[in-house]
Amino acid sequence: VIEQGNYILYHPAMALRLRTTEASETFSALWAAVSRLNEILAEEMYAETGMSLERYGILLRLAQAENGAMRPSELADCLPLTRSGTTRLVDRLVADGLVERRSHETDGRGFLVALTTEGEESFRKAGRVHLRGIDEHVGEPLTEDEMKELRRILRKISRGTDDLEAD
Amino acid sequence: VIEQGNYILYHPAMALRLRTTEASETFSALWAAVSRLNEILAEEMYAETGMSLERYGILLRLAQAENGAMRPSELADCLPLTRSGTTRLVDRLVADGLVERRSHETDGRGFLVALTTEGEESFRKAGRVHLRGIDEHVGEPLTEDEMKELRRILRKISRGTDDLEAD
DNA sequence: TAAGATTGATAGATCAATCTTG
DNA sequence: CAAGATTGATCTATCAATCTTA
Repeated sequence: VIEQGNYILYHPAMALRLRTTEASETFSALWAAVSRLNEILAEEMYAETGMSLERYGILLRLAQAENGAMRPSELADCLPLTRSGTTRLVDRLVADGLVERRSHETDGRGFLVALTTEGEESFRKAGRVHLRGIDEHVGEPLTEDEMKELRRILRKISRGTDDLEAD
Repeated sequence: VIEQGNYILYHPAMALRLRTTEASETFSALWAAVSRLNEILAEEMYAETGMSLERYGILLRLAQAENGAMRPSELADCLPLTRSGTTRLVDRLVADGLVERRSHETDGRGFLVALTTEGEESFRKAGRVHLRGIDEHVGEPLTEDEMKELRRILRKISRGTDDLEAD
């Protein structure tokens, strides 16, 4: 979790054999750009809504859910969070009035987590802030062709990290 | 901190005015690719060295330092960490034998943090793993031209988020 | 027994307050 | 007093163990 600068370098005093390569410079640039972008978007989000970008991401997931509700375990699967972490997260969201636990109709073992009206409103407001920030910091500096080209290149990387190695 | 998928979407049930845009799709792709890449590199690092990618990043910063040593506050400034967080981090690194505190020659208020021999060795080993992973997951899927083009596009984004707004 | 969810103990971060030295 | 570093209280995550229901 380095914020800026090179990730790999040649350091004479340590007689490192490690050198910067085309790939490592590319990775550094990728890392630095995304870290910085995220930092800016998080600052804007906090300044205008009092909400963290992480929390916005959670509300987004709930908003995306099929019937506006998810099982806690589903939420855990789509967030970088364990199940126990999710339990406590939901506790906090409930305490803040953004989310409610609904009993599950057919399976008594668990619940459904759903946005409250207040949660939906917070999400909508935050979404506008986030979208505006992205348009400003990604859309404005780039042309449409550059965005397309960027996505094309990123897809090649993503294919390379996909675990489609089965078979 | 969303791992995959779209960041912004149109959700009929909530009558959201938020829509995916060229920029938001690009941001999603960027976010997803970097998250996934990081996840893979962290797994490989942990499997082969038992070290977390975060810790590798910290050792890297120390290795980069001018005389192989930094003040804790300098370390805090180049890591996403507060000063108090740094104090505790250094405590742990010292306990693990990777780092040592040296008294500062001219300024008795503080110390210098430096890699131990063991720390240097761990760093070197981890660096090889990291560099190999980057070559495999970034270098291999892309051509040299694609890497150059990617860096060119990222620079445009970074310029857009740089706070060069002063004047 | 397996699956969903929660809880207790612990790790690592933050902020605000404090100690030490310049 | 200002700056470097640390500490205490608190927050939020993890893992392993546990409770409840299918």
